Amino acid sequence: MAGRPKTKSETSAKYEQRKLEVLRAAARTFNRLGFHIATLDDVAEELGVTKPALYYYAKSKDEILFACGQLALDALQGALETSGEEELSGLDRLTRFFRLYAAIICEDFGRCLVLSEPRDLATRSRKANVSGRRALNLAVRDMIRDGIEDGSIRPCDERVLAIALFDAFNGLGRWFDPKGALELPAIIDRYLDIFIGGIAAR
Amino acid sequence: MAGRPKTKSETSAKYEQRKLEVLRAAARTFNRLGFHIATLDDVAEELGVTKPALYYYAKSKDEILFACGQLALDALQGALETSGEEELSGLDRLTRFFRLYAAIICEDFGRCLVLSEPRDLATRSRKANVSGRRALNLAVRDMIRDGIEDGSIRPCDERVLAIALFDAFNGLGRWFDPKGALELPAIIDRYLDIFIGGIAAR
DNA sequence: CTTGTTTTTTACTGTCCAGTAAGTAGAATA
DNA sequence: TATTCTACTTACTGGACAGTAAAAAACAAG
Repeated sequence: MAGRPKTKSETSAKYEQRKLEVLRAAARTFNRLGFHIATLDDVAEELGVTKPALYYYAKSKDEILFACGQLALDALQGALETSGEEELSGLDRLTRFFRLYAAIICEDFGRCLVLSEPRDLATRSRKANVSGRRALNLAVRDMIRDGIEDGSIRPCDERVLAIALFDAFNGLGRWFDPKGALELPAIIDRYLDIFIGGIAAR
Repeated sequence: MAGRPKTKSETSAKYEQRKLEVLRAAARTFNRLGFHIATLDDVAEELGVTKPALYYYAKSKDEILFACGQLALDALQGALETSGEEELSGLDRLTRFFRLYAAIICEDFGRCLVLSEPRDLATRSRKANVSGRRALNLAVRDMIRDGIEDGSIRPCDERVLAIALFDAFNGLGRWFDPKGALELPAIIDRYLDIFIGGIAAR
């Protein structure tokens, strides 16, 4: 009947695919208008359907926002594993990670993650979201600590550095425009250059 | 009658003082709950009055948000003038400015400025707000350019550096907690240290 | 082509909240 | 002590929007 409960464990691939389209339309709409200003009618319009159709794939606006953020967090978790694999210095791993981070954050779901605040979510979703964010933060702190130990990173307060990096790169998700003058890789290079080398002349 | 139009040019000092209390209560409430989630009833409660009392001092929620941001922008404009006065290197002026910037951004109105997005404002207010922000951005770019010319700052893309600095320091307004482990001046020192010296070991 | 299932529609409800109308307690002024 | 302004209050309105109910398409499968 409702199609959603679907106790038949394997929800069809088609359903999952369509759900992803729904979430992407939602993310784009939230990013364009802001989560609170965007209505589900706006989201539906972006996708070319009417509002109630969305409720076939999610049961609240909150759940949609959460799912979008979760997709981004999953991608970032993947980036974390990718950058940690090889035997690199802490600084190199940090650099690799933030390259991937920047790329993800400039995609639909990544932007949605950084543009939304945990407090926009209901209690349950919020907890999961915050713990995902915290995991990333801790992993980055670890990289920094490793880098300080292996001598690739100048001794510093790893909490503060981690936050500064995240805040600076998150900003990218706010203002980066694919149609702007600078290509994303060029911007990333400059960001990393600023952080790695510092701004003071030698 | 309405008390507000007050064609008698000089609005009483008492009125202006109370208006500031209203705006401060609004800023604190917006910062605590988020602008869209916070209702004017919440703001009124924070101040210990009822909602319509607020309309004695402002004619819309939008105007309140705008006024809060404007107070912060005025303070920041002042900081800009303060840091530009003396004959210092570009790097020193930049450093001085971001010290002041951080302090302002961690106050009620400053936090309100960075936590609110221009798109939350109505067209007219938004234009004024954006132009205020842009003026700051341009002034900082100038400092950077001066610093590069006078040899205190390593050559770099001044637009990108300005954005990275603003984004990183704006983050401060989001997470800084006066009751946290680190005092604000200590955090500012570490931020500046990271940016000035870079994170790579020598 | 008929029966069942998936997907989406039209039409509606309930609530929340910005903003308004009208009146009132208290202070200042005459 | 009447009058006028200031600074609010109580009581309300209108519209927007998340979410629901029920029916209708669209699509399969026998």
